[in-house]
Amino acid sequence: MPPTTRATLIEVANVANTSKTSVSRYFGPERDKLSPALQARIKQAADALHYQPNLMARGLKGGGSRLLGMLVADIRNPFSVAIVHGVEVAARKHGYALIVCNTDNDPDLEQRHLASLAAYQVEGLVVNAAGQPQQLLQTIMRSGLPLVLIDREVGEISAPVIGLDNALAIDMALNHLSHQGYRCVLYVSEAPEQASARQERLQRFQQQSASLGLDSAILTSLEEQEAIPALSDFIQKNRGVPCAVLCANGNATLVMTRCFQHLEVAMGKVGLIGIDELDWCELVSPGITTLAQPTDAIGSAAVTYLLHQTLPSKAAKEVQHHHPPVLIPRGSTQLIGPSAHLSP
Amino acid sequence: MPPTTRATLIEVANVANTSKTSVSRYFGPERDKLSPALQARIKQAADALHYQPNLMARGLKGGGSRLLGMLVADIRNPFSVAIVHGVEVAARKHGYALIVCNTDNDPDLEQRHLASLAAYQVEGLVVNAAGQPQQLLQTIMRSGLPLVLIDREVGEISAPVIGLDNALAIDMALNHLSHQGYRCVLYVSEAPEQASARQERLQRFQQQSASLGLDSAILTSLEEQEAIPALSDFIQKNRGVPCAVLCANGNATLVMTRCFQHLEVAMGKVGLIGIDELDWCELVSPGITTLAQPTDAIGSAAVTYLLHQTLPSKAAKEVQHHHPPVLIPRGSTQLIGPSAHLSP
DNA sequence: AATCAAAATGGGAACGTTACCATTGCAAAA
DNA sequence: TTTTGCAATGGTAACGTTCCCATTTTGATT
Repeated sequence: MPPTTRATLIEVANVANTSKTSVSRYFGPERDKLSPALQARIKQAADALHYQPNLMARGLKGGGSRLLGMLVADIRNPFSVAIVHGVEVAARKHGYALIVCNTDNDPDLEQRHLASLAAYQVEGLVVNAAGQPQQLLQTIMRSGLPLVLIDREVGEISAPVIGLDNALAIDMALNHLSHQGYRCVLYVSEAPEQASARQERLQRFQQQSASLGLDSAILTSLEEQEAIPALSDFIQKNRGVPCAVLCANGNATLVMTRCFQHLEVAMGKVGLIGIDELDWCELVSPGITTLAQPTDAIGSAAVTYLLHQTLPSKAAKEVQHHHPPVLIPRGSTQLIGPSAHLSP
Repeated sequence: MPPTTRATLIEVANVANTSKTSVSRYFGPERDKLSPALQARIKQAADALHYQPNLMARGLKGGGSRLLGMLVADIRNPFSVAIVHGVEVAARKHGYALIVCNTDNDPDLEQRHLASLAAYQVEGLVVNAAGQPQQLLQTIMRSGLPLVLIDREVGEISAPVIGLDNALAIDMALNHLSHQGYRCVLYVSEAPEQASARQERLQRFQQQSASLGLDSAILTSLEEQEAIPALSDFIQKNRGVPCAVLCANGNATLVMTRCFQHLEVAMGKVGLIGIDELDWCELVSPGITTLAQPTDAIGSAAVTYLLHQTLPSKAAKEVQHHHPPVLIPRGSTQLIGPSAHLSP
């Protein structure tokens, strides 16, 4: 049986009858400085011993840890998961592994995780923040660790924010609704003070619904006690006009779906469109129209930015920060029945 | 501004006017061997310098990397995410961080990830396998790296499998259905050859449905072309008898939900119960009854096992391998309407 | 053939930590 | 007093790698 201990660089060097430096070169970026003969010898020895470079040792000496860290506010949120997936794929493509820390929306945990990631010498940090750990992030940035925020700004932190093109998303939603014949729109969002993305969306909605000549209303609470009467009122007030609801994120879509069911409002007759694609959206009949976030693109952009940050190249400047959503039209924005002014 | 470089043990020692050994002790498990005075001095110095031990260096010297690795077949699968969450929480509780690798069901990626996790010197490995990377896992086990499998066995690997108590889950489902008045059950599962958990569930179903005196049928394909006629036939054949469908996992539940909608079968009138709780299950009216897997308990058990494995204690033997599900009853198993044999 | 530059290789020293052993101080036992 | 023993501390050598610089080999130029 093979010894329980892992082979080291030196052992490979001995077997290959060369020096550790050469073996190190073979596994690093300078492989082609080695003669073909030596390369062959080393390869053979390494294979025979099942050699795997020890990344801890490499990380120690300055070769970098080849680790990226990611902080996620709520790993059970499908949007977060999708982003994690995107980041992980992109990281791997660049030869990096990813340590994912879930903060369960706990600012205290957030702090501890951040510290621990730093202790692991991660070479970059992707943060999808729950709280506003400004101070800690400030410290981290100052320490020279590349940092990217996903989806939302954190206080005055001057790190780039990568995420959805919020203005475009709102525009696409309103255009779609308008094109489908809806004439007044209720905008539903969680409290917008908390997150910059929410603010951007809300602001754009106010601006664009006006300029498209749509009647509009706004609801910024997802409590069912408030949401149900709000939806009911909205429909009452605009009786005779085709109405639609625009949900600012997956949570809002979920709550509104419940409200529709509770009030027995037919989807489509009253339109429903949401930002964020969730797997149940096509299940709730007749299917809920969504704007899917391009999470893989966002993850990839985040990683690209981080890695080009270390050696400051122009590539960092070329990373796209605002990514366009994808419209997935379904039955919930199919204006049906005798209500539209287009019918009979 | 503070220097961009992180403080080291030696710098702390200098500031505290002591030796690195003492500082090392302070941050290790031997803190109480230090006099209160020295402890205070070190604490002060460390705070002032924002000292954080470098885990790479610690890992190198033999103190262990304090890293756990996890291999996930499909990170976008909500069950996997829930497990990841459970493992992460448990790992943190023990002072470990978690590197999550998603294999996207790609056996090749699986191999590379496994190698890379080994390179990071993880101290334990949690595997939710997609393929059957027996050979690699065999090698890894032989190398002495503690290993736990989640949910399904991998070939002949002698690592413990931690997951749902499949027999109990089937029993609970059948008891619930039977108690609600259903008298015949269609069992829906993906191809059971692939995974041991599926086999266990199927086998128990066959056994228990018989012993409860329930009529039964089995469908082991999730292709809609097959599933729709299968469901339709099942209902036809048992006309007049209260029928129910038992889905072996979340995927099956999803497909069956579509079939119900496609055939316009009323949920409840025909029962529907699924293993795995998904967030849309309460949304599809009248709500789908599920058996939720105790994912946090499973994750926690996995970590406990791994960590007690290194120093072989009896605690490892006490880790629970089969965890009971939680029944979440909803409308889909509420036998209603004029169909039952109780009605006119 | 002699010279020189370039390419290929090798030998140490670092990286930040912990493990091991040596030293110190000081109170209790002889 | 002299020893003994233990607690508290410090120094040095690893750990497995990469980096820097020295050395050897090669091949082209005079």
